[in-house]
Amino acid sequence: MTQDELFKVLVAHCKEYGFIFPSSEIYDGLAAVYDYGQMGVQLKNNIKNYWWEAMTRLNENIVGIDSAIFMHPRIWEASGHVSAFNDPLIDNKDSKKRYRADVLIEDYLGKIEEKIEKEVAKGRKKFGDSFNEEQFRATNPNVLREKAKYDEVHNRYVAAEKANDFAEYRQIIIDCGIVCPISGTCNWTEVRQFNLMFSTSMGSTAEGANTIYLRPETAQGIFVNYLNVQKTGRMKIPFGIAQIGKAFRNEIVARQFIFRMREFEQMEMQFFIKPGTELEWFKKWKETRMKWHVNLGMGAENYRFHDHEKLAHYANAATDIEFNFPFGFKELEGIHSRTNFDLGNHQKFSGKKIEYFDPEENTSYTPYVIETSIGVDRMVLAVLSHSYTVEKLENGEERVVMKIPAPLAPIKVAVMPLVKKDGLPELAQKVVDELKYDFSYQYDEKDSIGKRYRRQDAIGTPFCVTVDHDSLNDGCVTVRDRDNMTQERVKISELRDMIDKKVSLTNLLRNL
RNA sequence: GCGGAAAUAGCUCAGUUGGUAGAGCACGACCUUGCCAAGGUCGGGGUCGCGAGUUCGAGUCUCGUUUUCCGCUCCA
Repeated sequence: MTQDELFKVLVAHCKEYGFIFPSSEIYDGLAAVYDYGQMGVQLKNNIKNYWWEAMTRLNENIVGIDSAIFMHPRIWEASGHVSAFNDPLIDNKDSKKRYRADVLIEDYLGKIEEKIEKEVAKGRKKFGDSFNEEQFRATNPNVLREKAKYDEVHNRYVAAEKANDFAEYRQIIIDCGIVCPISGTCNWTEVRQFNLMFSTSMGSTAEGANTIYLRPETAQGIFVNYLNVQKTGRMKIPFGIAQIGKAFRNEIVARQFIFRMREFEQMEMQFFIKPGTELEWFKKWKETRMKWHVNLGMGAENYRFHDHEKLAHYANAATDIEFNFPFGFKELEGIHSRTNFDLGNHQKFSGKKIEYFDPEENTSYTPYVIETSIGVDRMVLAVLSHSYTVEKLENGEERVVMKIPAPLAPIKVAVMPLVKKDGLPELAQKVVDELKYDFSYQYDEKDSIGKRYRRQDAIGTPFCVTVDHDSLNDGCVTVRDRDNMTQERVKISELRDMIDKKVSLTNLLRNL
């Protein structure tokens, strides 16, 4: 089976066994929106708990919050999302490729700059020690010609950007003879704008209504609460604020199942630090976050760092933790050194002083921030795609088993009477009563025992407990292990501890 | 959004030159059985993605539309 086919089979499996459904399916679905089913939601909650406890319980200087999705519209101006999330896009009609119009122009300007630098380098080589760079730049005809071209285009570009004049973007592209790298032609469509933020209006009358955005990231909810948390929690730098919540992005193309959705969930932690210490903390959080992932036991070789060369508008260092998805290594978590970009801008836009008074050094500063940001849905997909296993059995048959890390499994234990008579269902019910306060469970008495085992394999239940005739006399049951199908006799009274050892979140956290 | 492919039962699919919808698995009840997807009997479930058009008649032909998958862009 190719990776591509495997991915399709996985998507089908997720639907068939109640992990993930397409949204609004009976109305033909809604593009790139998915619902979590009865199994999926438990898996997702377990992932969120693992993250939440690892952040807020294991670090005494990290606390959690839950901020609203609706926020003051000015926040998105301060964060840069109003401008940065408005991409002017243009298509080449011949190659059918799509580009960002501003990037095309910037690349063109970059090339002119390169040319100028080449001329300067030539001059330096030619004149040696007597080279006067300033004078050379002011007099060399080649440099002057390129510089004039650069200035003209640059001025038009800046003006167009300021005025949001997309027709001018297109005109610049055509005037400069910028061609599509694929087709080599200048056959461009109109420039169209895509706003990546969803908006709605707040206020009951149309005249008095404000346009507000659905947050495109949870981070800003943390930044605008920085002062509240720092003061009420008596937090001392360095400290962190963690949050799990929904975010919304109106992606031009949202695809690949739950990898890229328009409504998604993030787990973000913003760690506030003293300026100048950011690279040290950046390194520390890279290691800490990687450890959190590898601790799940899905194979260290399936993760890797990918450092960004091109940095976002708010960052001075950035890396991704990538996971080996069925469609290749792709970003699962981002770790960014955001400097004081966010707090500084909120200070500017809100007019409120956002500073930290450092009692040890007797100085005030706007803290720097290291952000760790992980997509919950991507994490779910990572677990699901890694867990999906097709095994060939000795009898030649196949078994589909979800080898979900036991502490994350939606159902921890299945309890089943070997037969539906002779008092076995009643005893099985007693076993359920013994376990139900500690573990999510399923009770199943239908069909043959083998079939029931397979059903549990398909949803990744780590343990199946079978009650048979001997159980009535010796108080023992058979515990069957999901991963290797081995069986073991265990006293009913010892069942709880035995299961807990493998499925408990506590033990997982202890290994961190 | 643009280009390509697809949509029939919960799932996988069949359905002939256009003639009123089928299989296997799954699901429910009962009987038989009892440690890795057993057998039997009976049963539920589809206006063939949706909407027009051509036709005496459309799952089948034409057009539109929606959704999904594959490429282009962005990101958690």
